[in-house]
Amino acid sequence: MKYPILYQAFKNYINLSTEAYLNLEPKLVTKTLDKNEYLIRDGQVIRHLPFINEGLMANYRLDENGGVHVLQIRWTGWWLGDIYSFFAGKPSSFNIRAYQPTELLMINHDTFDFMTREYPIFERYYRIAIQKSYINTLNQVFNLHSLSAEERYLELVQNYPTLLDDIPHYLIASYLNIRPQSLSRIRKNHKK
Amino acid sequence: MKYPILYQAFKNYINLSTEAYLNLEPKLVTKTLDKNEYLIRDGQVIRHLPFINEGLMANYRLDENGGVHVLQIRWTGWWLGDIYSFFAGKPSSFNIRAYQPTELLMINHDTFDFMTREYPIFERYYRIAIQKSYINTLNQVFNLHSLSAEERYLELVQNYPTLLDDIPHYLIASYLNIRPQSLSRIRKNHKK
DNA sequence: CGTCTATTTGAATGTACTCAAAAGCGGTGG
DNA sequence: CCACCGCTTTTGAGTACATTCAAATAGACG
Repeated sequence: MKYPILYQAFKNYINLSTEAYLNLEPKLVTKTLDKNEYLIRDGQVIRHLPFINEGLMANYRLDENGGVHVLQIRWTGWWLGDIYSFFAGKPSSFNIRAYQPTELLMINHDTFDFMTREYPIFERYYRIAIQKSYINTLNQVFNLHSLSAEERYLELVQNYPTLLDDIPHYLIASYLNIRPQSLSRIRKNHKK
Repeated sequence: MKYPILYQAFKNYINLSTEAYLNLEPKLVTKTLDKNEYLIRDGQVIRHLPFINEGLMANYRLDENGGVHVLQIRWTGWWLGDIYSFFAGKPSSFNIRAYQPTELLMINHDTFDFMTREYPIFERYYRIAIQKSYINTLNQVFNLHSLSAEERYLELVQNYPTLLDDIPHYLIASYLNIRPQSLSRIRKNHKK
């Protein structure tokens, strides 16, 4: 077993046989990204489902003025791709980028079809994994509705205290939907 | 075939046999809701996956001050429940309410298990349906990040021109994350 | 050490808010 | 049929949170 983190990710949601996992493993495509390297840029079609075996990534979209809007930040043990682009075969609207040196394990269409055909339990795995992302995103909407900029910041540092050490603050600011200047001022208020 | 809208919803995403559908149909639980009636209130566990066969519903969450935050508005042909509560068996944090007379077709746990066991293609259907909701919700986050109150309003009326006639404006305002007063002022600017 | 980028600080501004009250609308009963 | 009541929407005035613009400081990297 070469990738225990991925195996564990499956086991967290489904009862997967070792055999099924071991039949999948040789089909995985590995990819390493340097810090700041892109996995995809908007307009490209993503051909894989990327699992972060090690590292830190984020995606962002550009608005019509070219402004950057970070929507998701993910690290070791999570998936970060664009399931719309992958499943529809359409160009992605996201830029997806590593912000720390990253190793990905990627599943392409053939492998996805193989997995779900031979072991239908994988279909359930993806249903649950996507469901989890969906619930997270709904919480993100609720936070944007119900929390002030300062409260969103505090919620983030509460849940991910080390994140501010791992990626530039202006990306955190974008993720929180505030300006870097405001983030700086908020942080000033919270250290004494 | 009693519920062609539901049948079509399945067919939109998967290649479903008529037989599979017809075996499901008698197991559906129907429920009608009057205008303004609740399907569930927060704190309750939802025991079904509710499909809107006819009508209009929305969900909302309360913040710590009791403020209402509408997160989703759905009508005929869509699902609106709480998959977290349903699958985890935990109390929901949502209030889900009909805003027009509504007829629901509901799938309970036994039926869900039956469907996915006898016809594994249903597992794929739910993966795709949840994926769709997830993508919508990501777009919602992006809109909150990148659009002004006025732009969010315009985007909504563009996509759903009749919505303002179907539910109170203060719910639309909540969904857009603006105050009813602001919605009123925005609307004033856009009629002449 | 020097350059480039990120973060911080200051001052002025603006978008959407709160508070307050009036007007509009719909249903009910006299 | 009209009058009244409760709720929703509109309007007005003042306010606040986070913004923009601008510039200084700090930090990272070659």
